[in-house]
Amino acid sequence: MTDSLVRNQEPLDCSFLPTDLVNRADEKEALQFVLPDETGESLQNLHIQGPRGTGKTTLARRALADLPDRVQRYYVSCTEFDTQYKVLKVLHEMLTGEASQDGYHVSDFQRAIEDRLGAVPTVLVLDELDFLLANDGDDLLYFLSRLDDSESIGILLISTHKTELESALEDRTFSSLYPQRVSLEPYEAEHVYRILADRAENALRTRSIHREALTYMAASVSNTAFGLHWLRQAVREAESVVSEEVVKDCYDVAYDGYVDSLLDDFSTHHQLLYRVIADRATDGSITTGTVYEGYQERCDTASFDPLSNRRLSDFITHLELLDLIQVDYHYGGRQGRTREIRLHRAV
DNA sequence: AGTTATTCACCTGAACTTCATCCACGATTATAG
DNA sequence: ATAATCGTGGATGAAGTTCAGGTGAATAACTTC
Repeated sequence: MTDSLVRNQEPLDCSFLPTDLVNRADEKEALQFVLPDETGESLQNLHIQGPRGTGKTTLARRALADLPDRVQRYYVSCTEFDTQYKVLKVLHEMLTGEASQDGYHVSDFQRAIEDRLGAVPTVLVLDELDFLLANDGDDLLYFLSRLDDSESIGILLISTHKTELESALEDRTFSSLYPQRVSLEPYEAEHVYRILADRAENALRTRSIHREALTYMAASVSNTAFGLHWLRQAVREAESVVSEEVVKDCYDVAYDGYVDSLLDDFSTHHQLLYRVIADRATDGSITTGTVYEGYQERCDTASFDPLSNRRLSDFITHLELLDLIQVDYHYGGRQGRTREIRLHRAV
């Protein structure tokens, strides 16, 4: 069993927060410049942007953890809270410490939050911002940017998508938010190696992982979120030692696990949809129409009621935002216009 | 009489469907020279 | 040869429906005196 390998499970989990971040010193400094120190008052807004697995979330969480005590801090992931209403609601819950219920107006929450913010400097992180913007536009950001005491609230936006925030937001929102921008580049193999090695060292007993295993993973991965899934899976499957062999063997299982973890916040229909695409677009691309047919068949065999293609069309966009698929618009003249969907392994 | 419970009409946002319009361009057809 | 138009297969946006969950006022159903 793997119990003999693992000394401490925590460093292997995604939720683990390392004290030092590999190769992110500059970015960390940039954050500290913007966020309040012991004396600093005026808070600025910041936009962290970069591909999956480049440490955006970890960077933000580290920065939050390092804030002085008197600063309130809140972290919200917009995959789960993907509308203004949901974010305001959960924020209200965090502010008051009590569960708030549905049925209120957005404006009720807005007012309640407005009343409570301002006294104390506050930093709010909105992770996976793309989902909020795709779903609900920039109403929330507009509200946040216009808060009376925007001096004492700092907003940290995190997004994966390459599109400029400036073009995704309305002018009035962007100009009053005016976030500093920090871009994270994908990790090089040596950095991935150090990250994985650090975690392994903290988690495993000595000599329970081969250097070649780490080298192999570091060479084939730049997305550290997936890298950690992979490492964890390898540890789980290893008999006595994590060898290169074990690592290679569990790649597929680990990738499935990674996908599952991404789709966790989404509906079963998202998951069905992904499976259809994964099965049918193994080589080359597949169009929306075929995907929908496949989806209907699957629903049939699983005796689910299929959702409308309008709805699925939005779900395809979600999968794209998760970087699980790659989508190109295809204009085929008389063949009409569709999206060409292909599987995308962002590893 | 005073208190509490239930009912009602009406509100909210989320998730979904239905309907209507838009899209861009290769294929087709109409037109001019 | 060139210009105008057609039509595909879905993208996209708006409006409508249903649902869970809220409100507050009116009414019903208890207690207690």
